[in-house]
Amino acid sequence: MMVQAEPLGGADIERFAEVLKALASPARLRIVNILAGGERTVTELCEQSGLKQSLVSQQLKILRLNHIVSSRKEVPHTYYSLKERNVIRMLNCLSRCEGMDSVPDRNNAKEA
Amino acid sequence: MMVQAEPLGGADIERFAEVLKALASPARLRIVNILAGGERTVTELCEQSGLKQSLVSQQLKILRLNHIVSSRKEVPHTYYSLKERNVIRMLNCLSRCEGMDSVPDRNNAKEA
DNA sequence: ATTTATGTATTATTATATCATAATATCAGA
DNA sequence: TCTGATATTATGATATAATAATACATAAAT
Repeated sequence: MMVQAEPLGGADIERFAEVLKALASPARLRIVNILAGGERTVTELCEQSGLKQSLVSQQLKILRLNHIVSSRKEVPHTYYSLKERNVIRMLNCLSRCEGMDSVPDRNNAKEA
Repeated sequence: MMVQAEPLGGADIERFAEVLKALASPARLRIVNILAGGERTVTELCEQSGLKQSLVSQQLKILRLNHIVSSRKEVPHTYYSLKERNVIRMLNCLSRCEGMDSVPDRNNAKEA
């Protein structure tokens, strides 16, 4: 894959930051990770993530507003699924980065 | 590229979220975007980004702690550069996603 | 040798946003 | 009406963002 000079050159950086922010939470990443395995109901997401129902719904809303997931209502359930496979690819890409292993030390600014 | 089922299956989700969060800010994205064009001094980053020096330094620290950029001191400047090209690839990947165009409407939860 | 200027980093501060929990609302079906 | 599934709202604790002010280090000028 070609690495561009300024990947966000013309893009709307604010929008970009919003999408990244929508993914940048352990709770939402957990949900996305589960949804990568296929469609799930809210209840299933709660069970498999260990997160509370209320929190899951809130996070799903954020993911929905950012077009990361889509929902389909089939009473009595709402099924959620990933809307954008590129998100998965992006996460795969990031997971291949170095430095993904060590946690930043908030008290040590000296490292390169 | 193969799309995995659970891309973050074994990964440290907390760490993942931290890296994403480190990127998920307009200021830091701007900086990363400029650095994608090559090494820059703090002053250059200030000029090219339009951000204040103090803010740039703060954001660079965050990027540094998350191993996204590295620095090299050559008096009287500190040169910063991207440490991890995969980050660029990741952003390219995300930029190809649909839904990157429309801004989420915080008052409308109804959309799919 | 002291001062001055330059480049960068740090700290303090305030406004705003986010996180997680709890409580409550909605809504369709039994 | 009662229940199950999901969504919304309220709330308090914590985190983040941006600005301003200041500190620090080195080099040049005096």
